[in-house]
Amino acid sequence: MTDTRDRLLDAATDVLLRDGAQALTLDAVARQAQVSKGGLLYHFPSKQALVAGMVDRLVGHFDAALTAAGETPGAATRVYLQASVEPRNTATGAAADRATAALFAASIVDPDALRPLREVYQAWQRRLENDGIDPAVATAVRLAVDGWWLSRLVDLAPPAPGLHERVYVLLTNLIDGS
Amino acid sequence: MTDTRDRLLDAATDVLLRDGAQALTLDAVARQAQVSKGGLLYHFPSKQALVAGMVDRLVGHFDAALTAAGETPGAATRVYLQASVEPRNTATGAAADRATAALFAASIVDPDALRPLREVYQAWQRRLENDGIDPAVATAVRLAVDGWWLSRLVDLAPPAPGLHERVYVLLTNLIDGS
DNA sequence: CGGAGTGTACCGGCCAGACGGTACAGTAGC
DNA sequence: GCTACTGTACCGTCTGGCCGGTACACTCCG
Repeated sequence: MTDTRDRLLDAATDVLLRDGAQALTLDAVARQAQVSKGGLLYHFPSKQALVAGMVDRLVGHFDAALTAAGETPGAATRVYLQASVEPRNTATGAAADRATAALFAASIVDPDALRPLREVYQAWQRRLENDGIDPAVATAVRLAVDGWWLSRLVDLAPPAPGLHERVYVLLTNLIDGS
Repeated sequence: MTDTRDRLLDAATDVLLRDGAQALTLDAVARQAQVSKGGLLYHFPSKQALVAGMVDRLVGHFDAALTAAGETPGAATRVYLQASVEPRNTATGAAADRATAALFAASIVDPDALRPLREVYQAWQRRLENDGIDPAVATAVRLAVDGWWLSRLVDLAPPAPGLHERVYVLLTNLIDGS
C-alpha cells in the first residue's frame, strides 16, 4: 500500500504547519502518522528523501494543473489564480498551504530538493508568459498569488474577507482586460 | 559598543542567505561575526533572542519607512513597491533580502518571534488601504511585491530582466490610474 | 596617589540532550 | 516467502546553552 506513504507525507506537512519547522523531526512525523520510526524509514530512508517526496508530490500537482489548463487566452493565469485563491475567502486553500509547506520544508532541510520544483515552476512561468495575454499581467498576477499564500502561511496581514474578494475581482479583470 | 551586536545580526542574515536555514547555528553566526560563542551569548542569551533581534531591527525599518512615506495618493503603495523592487533588475535588493531572512529565521526558530512583525505589518496594510487609491489596487501591489521577493529568495522563476521592468511599469500604472 | 572593587565585553571549553540514522528480531497478511 | 511494516535498542554527531575565566576601563575611598 502506498497509503502509508501518503499518510507520512501528509503527516509531515501537518507537523510543519502546526508546530513549525523546528519540530519537523522524523520521530514527530512518525508519531503524527501513527507509524513506527522504522516504518517511516522503510518508505523514506532519510529525511532528505522525505522532503524530496513532499516536493515530488507538489511537482505532480503542478504538472497536472499545467496540462489541464485550456488554451483560451488567460486560461493558465486564471487557473493559477483560482488554484491558490478561492473567489470567496474560504480560508482553507488547503492545497496552497500544502504547497507552501513542501517549499518550506525543502528550503530548510535540503535546498537542493527544490531543483525539480524550480524546473516545473519555470515551465509554468513560461506558460504564463505565453498565455495569450500581456505577459506582464500574467506575471503580476502570479506574483500576487505567490504573495497571497505567503501572507496566509506566515499570517502576515492577509487581506480581510471583504478586501479579499475585491482583490480577486481586480486580478480577474486585469486578466480579462488585456 | 553596540557595534558587535549589529555585526552579529548581520552575520546571522549572511549565514542564512548564504548557507541556508539549516546552517544557522550559534557557532556559525559567531564565526561569521568573528566573535566567540560566549560573546554571542553575551549579547543574545539564546537563539530565540537572536532571531528576535533580527525581527526587531526589521520592525524598526518598517516603522521608519511607514512614517517617512508622504501623504499624496498612492505614496505608501509606491514606497512599498520601490523599497523591495528596483525599477531596473539590479538583482540586489539587499534590504528586501534582509527582511526575508529575518522572516525566515523567525518562522523556523521561533514562530512567536513574528508577533511584533505581524503588528507592524498589519499597520502597514491599514496604511495601504487608506492610501488615497483603491484599496484593492494597493493590496494587489503589496501582494505582488511580497511574491516578488519570495521568488527571488527561493529562486523560483523570478521574472527575467526584460519582464521585470514591464511588470514594474504595470504595477506603477495600476497605482497611478486608480 | 594607589589599591580595591565594580561593571562591561568577551573568550573558549564543556556537557546534556536531541536528532538522524542503523540494526535487527519479530509479525501479520497475502 | 515476500511485502510491509512494528518496536526497540543503540550510536555518533551536532548544537544550544552554561560557566569559569580574562582584560580593561572606570570609580570610589583612604
